[in-house]
Amino acid sequence: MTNFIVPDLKITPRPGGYARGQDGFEHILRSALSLLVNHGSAALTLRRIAAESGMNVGNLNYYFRSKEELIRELLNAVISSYEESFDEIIHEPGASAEARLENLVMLVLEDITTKKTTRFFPELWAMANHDPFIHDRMSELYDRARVSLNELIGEINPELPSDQREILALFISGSMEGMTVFAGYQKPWAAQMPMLQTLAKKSFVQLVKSLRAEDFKAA
Amino acid sequence: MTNFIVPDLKITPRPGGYARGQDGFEHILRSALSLLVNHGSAALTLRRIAAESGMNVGNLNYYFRSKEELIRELLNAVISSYEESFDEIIHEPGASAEARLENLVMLVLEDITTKKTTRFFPELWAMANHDPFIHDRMSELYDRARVSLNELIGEINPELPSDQREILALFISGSMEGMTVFAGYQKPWAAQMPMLQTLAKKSFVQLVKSLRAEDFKAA
DNA sequence: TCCAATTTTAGTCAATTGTCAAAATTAGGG
DNA sequence: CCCTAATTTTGACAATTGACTAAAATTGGA
Repeated sequence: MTNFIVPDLKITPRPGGYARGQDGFEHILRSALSLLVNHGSAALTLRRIAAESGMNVGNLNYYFRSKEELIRELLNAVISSYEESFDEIIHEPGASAEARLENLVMLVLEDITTKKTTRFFPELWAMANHDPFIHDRMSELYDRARVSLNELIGEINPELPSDQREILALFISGSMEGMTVFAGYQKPWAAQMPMLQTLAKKSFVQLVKSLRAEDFKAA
Repeated sequence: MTNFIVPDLKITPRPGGYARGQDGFEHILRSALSLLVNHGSAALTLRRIAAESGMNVGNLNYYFRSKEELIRELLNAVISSYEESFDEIIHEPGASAEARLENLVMLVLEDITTKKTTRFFPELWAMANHDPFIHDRMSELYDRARVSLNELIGEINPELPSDQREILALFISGSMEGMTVFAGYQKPWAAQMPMLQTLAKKSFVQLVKSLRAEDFKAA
């Protein structure tokens, strides 16, 4: 059984430098993440990041050429971690396609109850509307998630044409993301997440199994 | 057949004053909305709102005591419009519960393809995490939407215990909101929204009809 | 010990923020 | 058409904040 926890950041070690430098780099990103989560994107200024990390403003500029680069690195570290987790679940050896689909649902919905995810992703959705880099990096993440879902759906219901599999993957992915707003960290329905997970698994699996090509024609 | 369009703002007329004043009030809110939609919450400053509405900064303070009050009024005008639309659909005379549920799904998903909704709501979700007023007013909206869903579910599947109806209403509502991120205005899947609507209607109706109390026990 | 890596100090410079008081203009009932 | 209340403009305050930089000081570790 997989552990269903997505690490906050996945940072690729930078070449050269001391261990202290590696720590500093990571520490800055964690501070920025913490600010975004606890105080929103308006709080994401170099001054506040420096204060939060107990460092000096000048030092941020030693690690990152600009504020934009810092944010890019942060986004990348968060998203890379998700991509890795998804891959692990999707390719779990010896598990049936249906079991892996259920595991993916569990992972995503579990993660949504996390403070980081509940707060961070809505910020990203908003930012993506006005920042091309964030928009593209988010699209990449969701594309990969859908490709994985697609494979599983294909294994479970091979009859379904590929374009309809895509719509179904989209529907499942979007449904899960939507729970963030209602059943995320400290949201009124957070306590009901286990029930939601059960319901989601049942609903999605049934949908994938029972769907026929004709079902997509509007009534 | 209802028209499935939610007006941008519903403004309760203020007592006294000239017609010009009423227009000015509404014009300011529209400008603020437009800024938020096109440039994000960071652009929501009194000066930019004044510029956008072709007015003077001082005049904003004549209509609104403070920036905070302006934002409250804006949020209220947007949300009130939704509440009215929901009520109309839910209580459409002569339509079966199933038809009204399908109409509600159509309304919400149709609205999601709107530029206003696609851009405004993610901003609100993010802001709600750090602004108690926005949080509360949003909760109110979603609570009312769920109460309505709940009634319809009860009519369609009376066997289902009330607490499980609530979870189901939550799941349906959240699923629809999640589509904002993927199939909203100018999103890559916007063109597939008609298919998504068909799929959502089928999936939700089937779920409501077929669900039994035992289904909520975890596997 | 010594050099490269990291951190601090101490700033620049420009731009912006919400709010307000008072004067100027306009609306529209009488 | 006049007069009062409603609306709009003017012009400013006072304070804060933004990203970024150069050079000096400190530290890591081979």
